[in-house]
Amino acid sequence: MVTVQFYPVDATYQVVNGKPQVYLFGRTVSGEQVCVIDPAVEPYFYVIPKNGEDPTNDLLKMRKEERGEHYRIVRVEPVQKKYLEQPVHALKVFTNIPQAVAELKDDVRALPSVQSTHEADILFVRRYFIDKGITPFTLVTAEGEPVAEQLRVPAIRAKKIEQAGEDTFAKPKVLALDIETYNPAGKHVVAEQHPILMIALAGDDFKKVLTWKRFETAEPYVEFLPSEADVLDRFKELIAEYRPDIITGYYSDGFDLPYIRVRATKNRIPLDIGLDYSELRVTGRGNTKAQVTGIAHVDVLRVIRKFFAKTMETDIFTLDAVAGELLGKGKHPVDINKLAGAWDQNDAALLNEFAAYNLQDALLTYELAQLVLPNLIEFVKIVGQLPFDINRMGFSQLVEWYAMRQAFALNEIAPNKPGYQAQMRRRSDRLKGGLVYEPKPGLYTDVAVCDFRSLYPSIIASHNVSPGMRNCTCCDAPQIHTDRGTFWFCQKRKGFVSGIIEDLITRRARIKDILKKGNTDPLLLARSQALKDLANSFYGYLGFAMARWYTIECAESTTAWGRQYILDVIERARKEGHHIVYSDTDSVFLTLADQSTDARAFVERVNRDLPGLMELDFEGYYPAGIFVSVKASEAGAKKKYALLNPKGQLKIVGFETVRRNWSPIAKDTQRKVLEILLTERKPEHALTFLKSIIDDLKQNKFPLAAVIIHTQLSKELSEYENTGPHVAAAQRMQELGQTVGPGTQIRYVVTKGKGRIRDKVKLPEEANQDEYDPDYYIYNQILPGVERIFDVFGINVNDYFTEKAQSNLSKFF
DNA sequence: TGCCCGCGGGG
DNA sequence: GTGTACGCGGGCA
Repeated sequence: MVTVQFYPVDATYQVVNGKPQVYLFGRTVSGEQVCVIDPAVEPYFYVIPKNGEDPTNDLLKMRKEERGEHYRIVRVEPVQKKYLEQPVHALKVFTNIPQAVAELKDDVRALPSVQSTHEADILFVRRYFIDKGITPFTLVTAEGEPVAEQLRVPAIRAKKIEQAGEDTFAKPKVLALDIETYNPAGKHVVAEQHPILMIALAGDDFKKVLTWKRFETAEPYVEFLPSEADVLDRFKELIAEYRPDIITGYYSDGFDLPYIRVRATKNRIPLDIGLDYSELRVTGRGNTKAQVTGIAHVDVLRVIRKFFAKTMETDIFTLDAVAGELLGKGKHPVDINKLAGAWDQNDAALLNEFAAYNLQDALLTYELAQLVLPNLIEFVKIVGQLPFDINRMGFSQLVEWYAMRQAFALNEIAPNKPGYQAQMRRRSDRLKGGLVYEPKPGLYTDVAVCDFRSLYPSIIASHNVSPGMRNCTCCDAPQIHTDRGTFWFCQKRKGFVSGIIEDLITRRARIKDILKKGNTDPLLLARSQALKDLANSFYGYLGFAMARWYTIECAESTTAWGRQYILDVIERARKEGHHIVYSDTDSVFLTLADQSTDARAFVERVNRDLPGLMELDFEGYYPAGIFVSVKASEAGAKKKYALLNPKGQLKIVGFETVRRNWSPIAKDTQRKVLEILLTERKPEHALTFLKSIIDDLKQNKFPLAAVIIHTQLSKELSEYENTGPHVAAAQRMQELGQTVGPGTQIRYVVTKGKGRIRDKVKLPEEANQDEYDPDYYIYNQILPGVERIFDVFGINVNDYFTEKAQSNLSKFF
């Protein structure tokens, strides 16, 4: 008998001799990889019988045989559970193998004595982690005998296995990968046709670029192999030698690994990199996933989009942009479009550049992984599922699997996912959202901003908003009136959903206390963020059509209370003489009655009257803010404003500044105009600036780069029904012998002349600076971006800058 | 206003 | 794999 302490990293299950067993792959505390096999697992699901009936005997008779596989129910246990927070008598129905659950559940549901079946669609490994109370990436103790298995790591057959505390696997071995492929002239990538030219790997003190064309190089990391097939073989070998816990890439679910998968098949190379010698599996269409048994494949892009996107400046998520913002460095500067040519001509100097480029991508990915893994791992620990799954779950799934684990702990049976019909019905349920106050367009100074701390979670916790607590007959709880009716929630019992959220809020508060005392552990910070994200996602989950715990009345009550609380704040502020500038859902923007009043004191007074965990925060003073009107109307635009913070930074909300198909000059001008207005507060300065831009445009003073419009082709040229400007540009590229197709980047400028815009389109390399059309850029790019902003000051830029209105202009200046 | 389509990331 | 689980924004009617 041996004892191992290890951190589970990945898991799978197998049926051996008609019995299922779970394989947990991980690393021991002493740093060895290990597989712990747990045979003590029983597949099951729940049955709720019809009132007073007992289907047990019918259930035990049930069996099915298909494709040589026997499916049967082996045992039935009566259990006292809860369903939607009400006590229920249920049966726990055990089957011989996991597949039997799926095979038999429909027949079971069809029995006349059966009301419903539950939890019959929970993947076996996920069920395992929930029922055993084992958390991936967290220390587990197992006792058992070593056994010989066809695995890349030693195996132990467990007699006993249990969670050994909260100790986290903080230093997993990470291997980042990146590939370069052969792509003739900017064409959409086609894995079936074009080989992989290079594979880069980066790990801890490890870097390598594999390639199959020999060229002169001084770089020790470049390794030459005779063919693409040999590169793939060597790639497998290096993974086996490095023994990573995590393999990672940037968009490796959607590109690198699926591409490697196709090329390996093409070259007849088995990709048996799994720790059980199973092949790399690529599943899904459109949104593909790549999975390796025993190793956690983490797509860094997914982690960043899910957990970092909201707080990031960039709204494009290319490796270059993301690494630039998070690591302060970018990709190796070389034009990727030249790779195929360099490869064909065996251009050693360029190929060296591309090897460096390839390696740099892998290194950036490795460093990004180190940076973002704490956030992924904290979610793994909180939700209790595998990193591979957590990496690919959306927030609704994270909420749901967290709830599933809590349901098990609290003896609740999980509701079923809705069928197609129910989903459609739910989708048509319209939900009234947050209150948005229409701002009066204008430039405001000294704006105080207050917002509710986690408004919806705190409402749900404070009012016990939970599916089974609604309109109880036992107490006189506060009521909320909604378009769906009047609701209240029991004050005597704690609800399932509300209890979970209260727990999340209080856990986070404890962590924030520790952080406030000067602890800067990145895992704690990540944990606090994860708890907050999870709590904030619950409200959306309650109104999400696919959710098991979908309860529109709860979602409706939550927003109704939200509107009530924010309205209370607005009215109270008004009574105290403050002016309301704007409000959206959980925040209020106000200008104070007089400068000596303190917004903090106001916030404190509000807080004295708030129930439970609800709290209004003073967010800060902003020296200036601008609110604009809706197109062609006097009304203030909602969710569209710009603020200047005390540090002099601009916070721009809702302006379409960053659309890719805007020229740089249009984006820059809009931003600069807002900046001048907010910092100098003199519209005439902004107008002077605008005039200077327009004058310079008219004289073609800006370099061509400022007026290039970027866009992308989405389909084959022949499939376009209308020739838009970008299609005209693509046609020209084709005339010049370039291959264009779906995915091709199109860059063009609009030049002078009469007629349709598409007839005036030129490629940047064929246009001169003096050729671009000032009128197009003034009237189609610059003015639309600043029109609403100048409206605020009664300035109609179109009047000022159209030719017939030149007299107006001279009047102004 | 609502529906459909296609992108995103990658070379 | 106890499957068949994206989400948003632009373009168009």
